[in-house]
This record gives sequence, structure tokens and C-alpha cells, in this order.
Amino acid sequence: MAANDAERPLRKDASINRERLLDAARELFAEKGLGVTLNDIAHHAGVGVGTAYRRFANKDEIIDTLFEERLEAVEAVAREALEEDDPWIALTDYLRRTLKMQFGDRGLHQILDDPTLGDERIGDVRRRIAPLIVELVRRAQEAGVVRHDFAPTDVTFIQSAMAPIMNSTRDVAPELYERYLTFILDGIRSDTREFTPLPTPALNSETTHSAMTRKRRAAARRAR
Amino acid sequence: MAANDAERPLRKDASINRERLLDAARELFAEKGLGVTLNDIAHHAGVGVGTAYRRFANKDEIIDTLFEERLEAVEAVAREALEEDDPWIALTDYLRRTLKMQFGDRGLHQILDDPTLGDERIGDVRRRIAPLIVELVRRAQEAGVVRHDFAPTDVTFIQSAMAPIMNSTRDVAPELYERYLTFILDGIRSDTREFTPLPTPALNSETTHSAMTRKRRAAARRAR
DNA sequence: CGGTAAACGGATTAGGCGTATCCGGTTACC
DNA sequence: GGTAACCGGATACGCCTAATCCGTTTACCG
Repeated sequence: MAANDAERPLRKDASINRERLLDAARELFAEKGLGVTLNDIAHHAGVGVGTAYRRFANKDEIIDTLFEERLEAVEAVAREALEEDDPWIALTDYLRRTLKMQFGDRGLHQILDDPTLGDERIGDVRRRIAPLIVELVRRAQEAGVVRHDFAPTDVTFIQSAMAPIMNSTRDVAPELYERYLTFILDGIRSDTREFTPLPTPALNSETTHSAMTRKRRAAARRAR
Repeated sequence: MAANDAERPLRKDASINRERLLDAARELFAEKGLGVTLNDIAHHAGVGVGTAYRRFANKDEIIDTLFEERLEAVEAVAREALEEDDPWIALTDYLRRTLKMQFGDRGLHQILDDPTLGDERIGDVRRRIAPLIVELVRRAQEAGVVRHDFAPTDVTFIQSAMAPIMNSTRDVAPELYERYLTFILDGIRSDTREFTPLPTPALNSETTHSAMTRKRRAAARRAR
């Protein structure tokens, strides 16, 4: 990783702590999103706050370091999808796989959702991904497997639509979002108009209620 | 409205200001969501903060007062939908109309999305709405116009899925969410499997980018 | 009218939260 | 074994929101 360059190497303890911090950040970003503070990260890494601020000027520096690799993973998924022959499978695999990644990593989710976040390196990767999506859609279009009025930007919005579902059902029915993705895909696919079996049963009303209640908890405190 | 009860009536200026505050709150909640402060509301109403706190103990008191009526409007929509003969139109009208209401009123949106918000009065209305949705779905089910595996709680999650789309495209392409609602409805309807013409064209990539960027602005500052 | 309780405005206090610094003590390493 | 690098975490700072307090103004009853 981009630990030390031409700089004189860090002292042993320092570089160990740097790794610890990075690990902690990776974990916390994934679990709680980019909202965590450098102090959180420091404590989770088992080091003092001072140490954290000595290694990284601020949180953004960690974010940029960490999410370049994550975003590149998304790019890789898009490229792999383009190697798939069946254009429908290619497109939907991309959606399904990236959504799964986003599900496992709240931070990645936020990065993908908000172009404001991240430095130029991140922006670069984002700019590399966009045309891949265009291509995925174009192929599907040409093969006549998606409705003709489906557009590349629809992919983005579909991804963002799954967010609230993921977030509210995360620890009640983790895969529920796939159910709604299926609804959408069935509303888009044009080579067959049959219903795809749903991957996940619906929630009953009590569970739905508790899911809706559970989320927010953190967010609500702010919003109120 | 529930201005004064058995209490001695408010002095004229006081009751005028009370109305002003309520109006301001209605407007600000709709426009900016429940996050606005009592201070915001007071200034927007053209009165001092003190006046606001004299009339209402805290923000929740205003919220409860105001959103009971808004939620009852949602209930009314559900009841009207149940009077519609065509069960498909009934169900989709309910969805479309309530989504439109949520679109016009961020506060209502939050209330509907988060069962934690609001007092018992609000909870009561919510509990009155739930069975109406169940009935809407049951009818559609029985008439065979929705796929057999569609469940009442799906309605809720579909509503919440539209939220991020609404929020990010609000001032760029206000009705874009209807496009995605159409995808979903087309993925759910079983009496015909033809595509419904899309009510809104897709965004181009620049507009999408600027939409994604624009939102957050407020939210991002917190999350970061 | 005129007096008084009611109401007003908004500066101000209180407190939570995240960021970033500072410094006395510790440790790696030549 | 000495010194520069590093450590920890208490602490200062800034920002934001909630809520109060009090000197001034106003409605309204007799």
C-alpha cells in the first residue's frame, strides 16, 4: 500500500499503528459509514487520538486512501460484467454485485452516492466507471433484452433507491432489497415478460415496523 | 383548529402569532423537513424566539399538532382508493397520490418513514392506515392484477425506495421518481405484461451528476 | 383613559458534539 | 545511553441547537 514513499521510513511502532488505524477505519467505515470521527477510529484501533492526527491530517485523507481501492473493485466488477456474453446477465450481475458490495460497506455506499466525496483519485475512478455502465446498457439495449426507453442513468437511480431498504432492514432481513430489485428488473426486462421468482419473502407487518423503527435511531437524533 | 379549549382565550396578538407560527412551521416542515429549529420557525413567522417557546413547549408539540391533519389526509386517500372499482387503479392511485404528497412535503415524508416520530395521535392514524393498505393489496391480489407473491408490506418499502430519488432530483427533475415507480409497477402487474409508457424521460449524465451533488450539501456536512 | 396582567423580542446561557492541538511521558534505534 | 521520534489523551476551540430570562411593549377591562 501507499505507506511510505521517498520519505524516511516510519519507526516500527509508528508504522504498526498506521496499519492499525487503517484497519480500524476500514472496519468502521464499512459498518457505520463515513460519519465516524477520527477519534472513533483511533480508539477502535487501540491508539490515542494524537496518533491518529499525526498519521493523517484529517478524515478525508483516510477516506481517499481507503476508498480508491474499494471503488476500483467496483470498476473491476463492471469490467468483468462486460466480459459476460449474455447482455442481460451482464447488466443484472453488475447491479446485483455492486449492490451487494454497497450493502456490506456503508462507506462505499456513501462514496458511490455522493460525487462530492473523495478527491481527484476517487473522481478518476468514478469517471472510468460511468462509460462502462453506458456500455452495459447499450449492449442490453441492442440485444433487445431491456425496454427501449431504459437509460444508463437509470442504473444509478436504481442503486440509490435500494439504499433506504438496505439500511432499514440490515439487521432484520439483510437481503430484502433483492426482492425490490427483482420487481424493478422484471419491470425492465423485455425479452421475456415472465415474473422472476422472488429471492426473499416479504416482511410481515410487525417486522416491517421494527425495521423502520430500528434504523433512524442515529439519523433521527440529528434530523429532529 | 384546536386553538383554545376551556382555557381563557389568548389575547388577540397572542393568538395571531400562534397562527403565524403554525403557518410558518407548516411551510418550513414541508420545504426543509423536520430538522428545522423552533428558532427558524419563529423568525420565518416574523416573531421572536421567546414567543415560539411560550406557545409551544418544544418542536414535537408543533409536529404532532400539524401532522395529525396531514396523516389524516393520507388516510383519506387510502379510503378514496378503496372506493375505486378497478383494484389495479385503486392500488396504484394510492401509491401515486401519497408519493406526490410526500414529494411536496418533506416533513410528511419523514413522519411516514419513521414510526418513532409523533405522539399517540399520530400513531393512531398510522394504525388506521395499515389495514387499508392490506385491503388494497388483497383486492388486487384477488382480482389477479398483481403478482401473487406481492405483499402489503411491499407498498411501504416501495414508498421508501422513492425517497432518495425524490430528494436528489427535487429541483432538477421533480417528477423523475415516477419513472422508477413505473418500472416497479410494471414489474408487479400481472393482468397485462406490457410496458407502461414512462411518464418522465431519463436524466442525462451531467444532470444526474449535478443532482447527486446538489442534494447532500446539507446532509453531507453532518455525515462527514 | 389608565393600570395591570399578558405578551413580546432577542440576547444570552447551557450543553452536546466533532475537530484538532499540545505537552509530559515513553520508546525505538544508532 | 542519548536523542529524535512517537505516544496518549486531556483539553481548547468552534459550531450548532435548545431553552430561558428579563426589560419593554401592548391588549383590554373597569
